[in-house]
Amino acid sequence: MNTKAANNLILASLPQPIYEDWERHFEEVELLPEQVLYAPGTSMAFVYFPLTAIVSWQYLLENGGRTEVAMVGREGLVGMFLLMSDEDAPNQRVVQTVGRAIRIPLSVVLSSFQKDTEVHRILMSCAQTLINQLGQSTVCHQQHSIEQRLCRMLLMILDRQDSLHLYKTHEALSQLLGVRREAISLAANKVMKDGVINYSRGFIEVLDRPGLEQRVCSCYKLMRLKR
Amino acid sequence: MNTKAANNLILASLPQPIYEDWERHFEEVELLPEQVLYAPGTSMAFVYFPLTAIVSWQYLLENGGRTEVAMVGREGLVGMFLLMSDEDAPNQRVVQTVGRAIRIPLSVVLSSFQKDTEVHRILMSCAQTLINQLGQSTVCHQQHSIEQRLCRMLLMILDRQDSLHLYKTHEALSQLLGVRREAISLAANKVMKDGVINYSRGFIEVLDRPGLEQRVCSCYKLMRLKR
DNA sequence: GTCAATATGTGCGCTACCGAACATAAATTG
DNA sequence: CAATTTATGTTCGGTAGCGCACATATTGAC
Repeated sequence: MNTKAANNLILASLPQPIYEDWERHFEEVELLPEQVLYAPGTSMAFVYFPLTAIVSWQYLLENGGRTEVAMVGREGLVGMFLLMSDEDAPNQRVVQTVGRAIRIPLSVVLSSFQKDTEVHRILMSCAQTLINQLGQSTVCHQQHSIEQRLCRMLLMILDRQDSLHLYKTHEALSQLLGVRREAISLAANKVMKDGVINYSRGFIEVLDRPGLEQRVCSCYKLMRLKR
Repeated sequence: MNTKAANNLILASLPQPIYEDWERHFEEVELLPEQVLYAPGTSMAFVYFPLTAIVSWQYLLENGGRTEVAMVGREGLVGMFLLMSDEDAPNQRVVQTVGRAIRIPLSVVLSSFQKDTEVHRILMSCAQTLINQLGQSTVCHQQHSIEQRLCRMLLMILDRQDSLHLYKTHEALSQLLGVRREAISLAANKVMKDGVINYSRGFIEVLDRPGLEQRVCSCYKLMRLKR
């Protein structure tokens, strides 16, 4: 199969000829934490296909905080909105978890997207997934407790990596959920006391994944990747 | 210009030949309140272009309530997700404000969407607008008061109709915002006492639109239709 | 080893919103 | 016109999360 990039589900599912066409433009890059791939008012020349990195789609809040409304890892691509229209979006794409990604010039992807039915189908399905994530985010933010949302966040990250270890401070998590750092400390402590996770100074270890799944709200499975 | 359907901005901006092609399939329908155009697990054979109706994209909550995450009126179309993929979505499209719409068989629109560059561009831009609305919804639900969100809802409805009169009970509004009916009564009463709106038993009259715009959160202008 | 920076724990008062119960008033039905 | 339904007002106790202040603990720099 499409070996080199098989870790990215989109690249892995491309028709062979398209893959070969794109492959000539592959550039594997390391995405650094907090690196901004796209911000309002800027242009973006590449589409990113995460291999191990996770990129977050986030909005800036009036109080200076941020909130993640969707997350993209190896199951998708970053830059979907570039393919859809050339309009500016009032939100940004920030690297949430360090890792590698393959980037391809926008023009290459755009061209296939417009010409090839199968590529179009694949990418549209990916956009659909994103849209579902966005909608469910709204519901989740309004309805569920910080503890539930924290568990959802952890599970969604686990689904996009191979390890059970996360490198995230409470501060970082609070920015993703759009809440106070103290609120995360409280929730995380509760979950740790039950032996589900363990953490210390930015290093989180998931000890009991089923325990997490028991605590999470139903949004998790509704936002889940189908595989 | 494309006269008959000029009230729908998408139809009005179609290239002439496409418009003429679609026109043969036009069917003007009256959309009734609470009518469900799409629900999970069902299929949908038409794409709807609202003329005066407003359709809401809503999620069902665990407690039996609902929440609107996006709204589509004469600026857009209902059924975008059908064009994007054939996957099921865990949410529904419900008529929020009675009115007319033009419906066209899915196959007709889909065919143009796939073959015509300009149609593709127009519809993708429309999807982009929808995505922005969804993302901003998340922020708004989490950050802003019920009063602010109520004002936003009223303004967004006004933007999609010609009159300053709304037919909505507090109960109906509470379902759109995903909050309690009492909370709406409280917020609405406050806004009415300041002379910005007037209401009685399901009939709301906007007396002072600038007053509304003053009370609304910044999400309003970020979700605003560009014209 | 000392000092500073960073990460986490804890307490406190405050507010927005919830859920429920109930009151009132207008419209609709008979 | 009486009875019922529907829409809105009001109160009350409870709770989740906020903003702030400050304590503590671990790490890294020099």
